[in-house]
Amino acid sequence: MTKRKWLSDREQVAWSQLMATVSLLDTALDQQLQEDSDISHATFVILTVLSQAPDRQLHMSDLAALSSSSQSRLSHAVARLEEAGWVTRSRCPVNKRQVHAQLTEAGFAVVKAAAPGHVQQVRRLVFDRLSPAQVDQLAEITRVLLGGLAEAGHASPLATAELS
Amino acid sequence: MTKRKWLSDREQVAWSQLMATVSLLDTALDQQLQEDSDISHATFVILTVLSQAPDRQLHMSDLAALSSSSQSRLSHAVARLEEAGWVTRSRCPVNKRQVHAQLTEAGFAVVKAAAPGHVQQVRRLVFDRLSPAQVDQLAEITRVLLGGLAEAGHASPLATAELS
DNA sequence: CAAGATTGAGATGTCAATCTTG
DNA sequence: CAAGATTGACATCTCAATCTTG
Repeated sequence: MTKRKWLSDREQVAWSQLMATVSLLDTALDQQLQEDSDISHATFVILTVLSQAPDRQLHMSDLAALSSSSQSRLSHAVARLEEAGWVTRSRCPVNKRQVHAQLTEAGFAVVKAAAPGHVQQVRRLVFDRLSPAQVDQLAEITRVLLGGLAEAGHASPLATAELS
Repeated sequence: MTKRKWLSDREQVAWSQLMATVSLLDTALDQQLQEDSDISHATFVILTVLSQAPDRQLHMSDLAALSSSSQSRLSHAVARLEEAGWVTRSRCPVNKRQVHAQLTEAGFAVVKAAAPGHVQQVRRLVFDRLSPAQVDQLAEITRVLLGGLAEAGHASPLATAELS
């Protein structure tokens, strides 16, 4: 036991529960996607973001930001996705420093097939359990936290809105 | 764009913000601990849980549950902590199938030194930004979700309370 | 055999160094 | 040199197989 109290009782409860929830939820989402579609949650996120972009393509750095990933991590991940034939990469003709990541038809088929099961899992584990008021509370809380994270130098496209 | 709507607008906002928040927050916590104390967040959690247990020791499976880790992951992690001299392992005399993980003095010193900076980071990024009402809302939301996760077979000691 | 825990191989993530283009 | 991205070395996690004890 620590002598001094760093967080109030309620804060401690909220914090430990949040950490546990996040950890278990992440595992649950990963398992469902792995079992039903044989892809990781990280892969699903990348493919989904790409599938929702205009022409299903994005610059690597935008894709990284939108999927909350570091550039390095994304680069490794996309290399694997390219290997699988789900994404192709090519230097941007306008600015040759940038690279376009383009979702292939095969890649799109994968997201399309995986999405329903994933959403069902999200519904079952999260939104079916929360009242409309709680959904709004959660949205507001995360909005505030994203703002704080952005201020602290941990950027988020969801906090600042636009992409280049 | 997906044709059919799987989540309502507000749900989608809450969901994408939650995913982004969790990801950025995790990175921020890891960085602070890594820079100031040269340990990962995962390591910090394990050492903290141990430091709060009676006699600063726990069976491996209890430690795994309390730190939201799989047994395998914990086993690898504790092996590294043992290497560092922060934890020792020994077969439980009562039931020789179980293993006691015991925090060493050196290990305790590490948590003690790392805790203030970590708590300050949690305060700065989370609780300083939320109203008391929001803290309660967050606690209630995560409590509900933990219950749902437990029902779905993703156990949590925080949902079911006691440890063996 | 079941429970508790560990192990090794392979997948994935991090960090620092590097490469290319503007 | 700065920006965008990649690479390689190394750390960590996952999954399945294994080991030990009851």
